[in-house]
Amino acid sequence: MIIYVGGDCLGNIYDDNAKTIKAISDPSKLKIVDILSCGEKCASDLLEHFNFTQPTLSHHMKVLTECGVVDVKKTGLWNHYFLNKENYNKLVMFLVKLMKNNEGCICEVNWR
Amino acid sequence: MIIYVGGDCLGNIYDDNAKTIKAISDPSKLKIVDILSCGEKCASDLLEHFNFTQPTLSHHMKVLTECGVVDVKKTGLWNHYFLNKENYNKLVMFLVKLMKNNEGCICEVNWR
DNA sequence: ATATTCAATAGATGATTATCTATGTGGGTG
DNA sequence: CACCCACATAGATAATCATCTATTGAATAT
Repeated sequence: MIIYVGGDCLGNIYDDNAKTIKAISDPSKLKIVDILSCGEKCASDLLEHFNFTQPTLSHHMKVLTECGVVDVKKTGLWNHYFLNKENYNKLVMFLVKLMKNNEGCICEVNWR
Repeated sequence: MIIYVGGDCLGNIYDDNAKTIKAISDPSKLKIVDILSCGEKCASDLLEHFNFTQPTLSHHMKVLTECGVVDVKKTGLWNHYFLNKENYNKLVMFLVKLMKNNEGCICEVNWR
């Protein structure tokens, strides 16, 4: 649907979602999401599935948590990561709505 | 679902989809998709909605067409762009499947 | 044919990204 | 207390990306 109609007041809808989409737009982060789809994992477990180093994973997880796709529980030494399915679904719903040729503007639709 | 299980033979599933996701991972390209959701537009019409220059739009459209999200009909001087809804839906379905905690591997599921 | 119009290409630049090595921090354990 | 262990941070680098100006190419109109 046309979201941009309605002026710049809502321009950051594009920005916000672009940030999240960018966060998952490389193969490694897609794989992280894929692994987490089966349940919580700590960083060390995640790292076993990749060829990159621990700081690189740390960086990826920071990006994924900052955009809200992944959450973390810190218990003692371990970080337990898991998908934030609500936010992930919001992203998917954004993409679905974006393509739908609805009439009207985002202002008039119940949006997120 | 865990897609990576099954070995490197399918590793490019991440790569292919990451490429498409990256293609739409900036605000301008999301807005282009949004505009095209209401129907075909030629490049000049699209350009009116943005502050960047014609070569920049040309570059964006190249990226969007190369990844299959947008198609183009060239008639005379004009390029008429429109969403490739089938490919767009494939992308959305990929994201949906990625999150679902199905058992099994991509090899055993009817995939694209 | 010459000018006009729409789009693509070339080449440059600044910003962002993915990755590394090296080091720091802070919670457990012996 | 001294040492591991899991993770974060700092700083560097090479690659990619979004954007620009300038130019070229190609189809149409006069």
